[in-house]
Amino acid sequence: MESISNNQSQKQTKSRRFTLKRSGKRVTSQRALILDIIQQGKGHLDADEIYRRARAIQPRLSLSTVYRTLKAFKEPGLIEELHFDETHHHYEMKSARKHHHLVCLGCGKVIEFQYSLNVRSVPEAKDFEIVDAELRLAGYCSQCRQKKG
Amino acid sequence: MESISNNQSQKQTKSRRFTLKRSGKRVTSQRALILDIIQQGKGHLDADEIYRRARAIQPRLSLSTVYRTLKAFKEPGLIEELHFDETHHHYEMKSARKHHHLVCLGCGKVIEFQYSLNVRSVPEAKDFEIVDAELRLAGYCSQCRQKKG
DNA sequence: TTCATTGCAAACAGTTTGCACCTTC
DNA sequence: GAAGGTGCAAACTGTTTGCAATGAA
Repeated sequence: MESISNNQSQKQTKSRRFTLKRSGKRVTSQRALILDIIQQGKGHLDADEIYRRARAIQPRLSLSTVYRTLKAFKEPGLIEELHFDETHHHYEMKSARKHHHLVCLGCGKVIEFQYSLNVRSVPEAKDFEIVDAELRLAGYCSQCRQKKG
Repeated sequence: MESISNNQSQKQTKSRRFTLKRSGKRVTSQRALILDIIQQGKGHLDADEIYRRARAIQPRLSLSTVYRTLKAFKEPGLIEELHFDETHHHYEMKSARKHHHLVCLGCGKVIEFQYSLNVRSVPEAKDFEIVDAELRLAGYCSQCRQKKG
């Protein structure tokens, strides 16, 4: 569990409040905290991990609040839900620079990378308003390949 | 529910048996049926839909068998599990997989398309043995955009 | 005959919901 | 003060598992 330094916390408070208000949501300590955690997590946190980290700071915060908050953040597109593996969803700030994901099927590690996609070159997407494009590469990292022999 | 014609069924029986045996699994009527259904579904079926279609033919077939079979098929890479939305996973034959997916966030419809990716141009993937590359575009189709106003 | 596979019911994990209390605006 | 947000417990959904019966090899 990484702690949130006071400096950083203060610096972020303003923009956090702004971000929350902007989406027409009330600013509560729970929401601000969860938003911070997601921000720090850089897309590699699932609901339960967010819950665990949040509880370390606000022990009475409930798991339902985490889920309700995630839902509330998803609607206005504040955060984004990623689907790596079968069971867990990961969350990341929408504003973060767009990156794609490279997943190791052996150890589950996730590496981010950039890749420029030309969505307009897809004729099937012509009638669509595209709001998201994710490229997901899956394979085995060198360590896992060695283990497999 | 689309019915499986006898012709088609007979034509497929051989390769189905071969495919199953090849992966070291016993050939049961349930497995053959589920494999057929997945084949026909072209990647747009979730476990429950596979179950519903299978039951229409073999009413005693259980949902656990569907899940166990899907797992058994995933291991040797016979089929592939796709993660479109939060709750449902879709399954498709591995060999049929030369396309990517465009998902409508409004109505959930899935459209396939081709896109040539240059995986070698991703430096982060250099040490990886890449076994899968999926591009997933998400947005709103024209009908759903109209509904939203 | 042997052992993998099945159906069933019960367990499980992740997520959602009803309700009374509390907090933001 | 009203509307919206929270915590708690209980419900729900998708998936997995233990066990006795079944059926492919």
